[in-house]
Amino acid sequence: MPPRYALIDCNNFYASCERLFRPDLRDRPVVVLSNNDGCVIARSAEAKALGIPMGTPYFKCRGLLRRHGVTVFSSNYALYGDMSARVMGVLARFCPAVAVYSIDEAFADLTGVPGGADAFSRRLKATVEAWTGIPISIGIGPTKTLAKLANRLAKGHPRLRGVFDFAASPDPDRLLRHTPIDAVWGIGRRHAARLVRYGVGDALAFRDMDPVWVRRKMSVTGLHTLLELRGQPCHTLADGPAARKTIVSSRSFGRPVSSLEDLREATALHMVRAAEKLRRLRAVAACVHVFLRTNPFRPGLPQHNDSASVPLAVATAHTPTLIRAAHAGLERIHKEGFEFKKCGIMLSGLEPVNGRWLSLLDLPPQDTPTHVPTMQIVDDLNARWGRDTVTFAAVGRPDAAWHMRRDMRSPRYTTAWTELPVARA
DNA sequence: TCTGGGGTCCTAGGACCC
DNA sequence: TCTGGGGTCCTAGGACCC
Repeated sequence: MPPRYALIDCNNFYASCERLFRPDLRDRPVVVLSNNDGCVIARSAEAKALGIPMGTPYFKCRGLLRRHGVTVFSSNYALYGDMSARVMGVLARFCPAVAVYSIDEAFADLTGVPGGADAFSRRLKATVEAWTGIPISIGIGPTKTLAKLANRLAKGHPRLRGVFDFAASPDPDRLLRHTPIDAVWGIGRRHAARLVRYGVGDALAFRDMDPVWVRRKMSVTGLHTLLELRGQPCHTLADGPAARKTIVSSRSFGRPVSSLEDLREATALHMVRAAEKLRRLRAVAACVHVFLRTNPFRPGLPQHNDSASVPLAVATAHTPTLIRAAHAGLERIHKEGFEFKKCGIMLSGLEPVNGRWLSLLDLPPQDTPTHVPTMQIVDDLNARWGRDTVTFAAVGRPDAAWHMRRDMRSPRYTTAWTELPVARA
């Protein structure tokens, strides 16, 4: 039996989350902005119909949004993350095998499900929607690439009611011919433009290209896409997110920053977040990277982009040690006289905490084993009483001017006791 | 005034070694 | 005059994904 992959994803996920606790916004245009209220990253169907493009800078479409009475939200990742976990929980409960692919998508292996993939998927869709309130679409195919393509069709044709099985089509070539090349999973803007120049404008034409040419010009990843369109699986379910190799934390500033003092605070805050994630993964990091950026949209201003890497003597998840390393790197790359727009840190050389190599001779004094319980206590307090109940002085004041803007954030309805929705009698 | 953030994989080319 | 060849490791840059 050929494999039956499903790609299950949430419709307009962030916008759908925002509407969950705002029934007054049902059937209304809603958009969600990126961090710092920078650009539009999610739109309800009604907002899409108004012609608001994905990724538009907010300041460029503010007038249009206001004219059409669009409700605008800053991003609320506490809410989206929690709703995502609920949706994924339902999928895990009913599907034989699931691989979470992103905050709003998962692949599942539906090979051999009782009653067939289509009927199973319709029941699954109804259950997710009833239990979480988040609408989803499901595409099914013999490969992940075709499941993605089927998902796109399920969304585009209301007649299909949100579920489509590519293998059920009497004329699959026609479906491929009507799929533009840049809508194929794995073909990005650059390759799409190039293929169009060669006269390859849709998925069918790409499928029938010479694999040798594709391998040479688009590397093995392009070849895999081609083969998957032919129904030959190159990606298995387990292929998804393997063991993480890096952790990044970075943000644009709410306003430009120049002083080393502010940059030290911002860097420390990024490191606090990254180290929390590191410990949640039960991992330690062997190397710290720091980077600084000026504003690329202001080429008239003096530009300075740089990064520094600081290897650690011993891989660790100890926040103060990691902050010290980041600050050492920062001092190497900071220069006076620039308006910085963004900074960030990256942790690399991740390894599981249990498999960790330890040399007693090389152990720096600040990384003695007694600090592991210290970090454990900090994490436990913050889990019990809320984020940043206990934090580090190096991060500075929470009201510092450089923090990101998010003036239109909705309440954290499902994750903060103080922000629960209130029902009136 | 105002343009997101976090990841992965692949390849080419240089450094280095024998 | 003349200046190997092959393997490995690392990094930067490109391309893609959400």
